[in-house]
Amino acid sequence: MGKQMTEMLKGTLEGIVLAILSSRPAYGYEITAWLRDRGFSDIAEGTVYALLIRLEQRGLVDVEKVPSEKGPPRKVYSLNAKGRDYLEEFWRTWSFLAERLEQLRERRT
Amino acid sequence: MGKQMTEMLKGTLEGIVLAILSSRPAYGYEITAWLRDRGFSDIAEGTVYALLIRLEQRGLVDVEKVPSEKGPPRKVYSLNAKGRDYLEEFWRTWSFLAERLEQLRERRT
DNA sequence: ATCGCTATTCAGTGTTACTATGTACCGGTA
DNA sequence: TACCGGTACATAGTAACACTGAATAGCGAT
Repeated sequence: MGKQMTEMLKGTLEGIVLAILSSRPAYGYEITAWLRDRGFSDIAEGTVYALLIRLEQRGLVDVEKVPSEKGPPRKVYSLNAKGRDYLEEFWRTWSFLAERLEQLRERRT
Repeated sequence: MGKQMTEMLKGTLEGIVLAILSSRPAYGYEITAWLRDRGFSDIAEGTVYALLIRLEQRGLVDVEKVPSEKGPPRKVYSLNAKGRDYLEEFWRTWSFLAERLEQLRERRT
């Protein structure tokens, strides 16, 4: 992962994970694999887990421990009402930023 | 400024400033004012100055000290060849991220 | 019994933007 | 003269976040 991407993910990775959880519950390992499939080649495992713990502590997600057929039990996270509100706010913030950047790229102002 | 925006700016503010400098040389105070005009309501002065110093140290911009009619001399920054390369890389990184996020927003995958 | 895959955790590090404050130059005004 | 507001830059300390690297643990297959 390039250093630019690493810095750019700060603040957005959180939104990405919330967006994933908004469609279905998921656990850390699964989310990491999903991200890697989509081209986020080197997202560190530890990163996603740490993020999930932060989300839990802030009360944006609910957690359930589910036994796995292969390996230790999974911690399955799901978005709750507060998390959904926060995700909407995230999209607003993202839209604002994305609009300004598109303007900058096109107009060369 | 919301906390979300603060975190999201990490990594992108640098690109924004480089993009501004790609169209014309500018100095810190001017850039801060420009950003505030565009809705980045509370960008702290210190933030932009610190960023410009980092850009200079990394050799992405050239600097020229220009006397001002009103106040202390301005440090006018302009993008050099290395900075232009870096800006292009920034746009590639940004595009990648923006595409994934748009997919997430629309498809609700 | 060892390897590989699944699955989570955590201490330590580097980078970034913010806060708060300080310095300094200038013109206008009381 | 003294002071204030606008211009212009700098910096020490803080918070937040993603990464690195390592550890722990369960399971199936060789």
